[in-house]
Amino acid sequence: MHFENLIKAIKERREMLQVTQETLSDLSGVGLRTLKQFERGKGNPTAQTLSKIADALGMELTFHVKKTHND
Amino acid sequence: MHFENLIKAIKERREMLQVTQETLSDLSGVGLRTLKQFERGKGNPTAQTLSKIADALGMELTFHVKKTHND
DNA sequence: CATAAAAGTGCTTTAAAAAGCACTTTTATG
DNA sequence: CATAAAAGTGCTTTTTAAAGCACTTTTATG
Repeated sequence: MHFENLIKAIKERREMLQVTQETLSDLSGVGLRTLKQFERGKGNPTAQTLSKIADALGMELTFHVKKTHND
Repeated sequence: MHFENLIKAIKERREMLQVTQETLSDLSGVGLRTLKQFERGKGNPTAQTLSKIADALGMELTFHVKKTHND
């Protein structure tokens, strides 16, 4: 799996806001267990779960074309 | 649910590349049924599914702080 | 308007995400 | 180094994502 970037972004944002996993769980409506697993790199959250977390943290989940050298 | 933006991005990218759902299914390793459901706005794909699709389309899934007016 | 390709759907099985509980471990802080 | 808060884990149940199959509908194209 390779969405460490997502994990990192969320974790950093959460810590920057000084919010605990438990509070984020409450704010987002995502189960504490799910949140913990996700931040640990275990599991494979659904788009809905990612979306709820993003919302609670004032973030956004986007898809964009990857920049390469030869385009 | 509100990740229509993700759906739109993928669909547009796929069509721009002139790739069928079936081909994208093959390229990405995501089941055809899953792909179809996703593009229809049904379902709730996992991060892994999103990631596979993104890879096949030369795209990237990212989390970023939402820009607001007052920040 | 025939027809072929692409897209969409109903059904089913299997795998695993989500959730909560009770517990342990790690990490600050005095 | 006590201790309290936060983070992490094993186990379980329920829900649902993923997948394939067979089929229908929609959409180009001649």
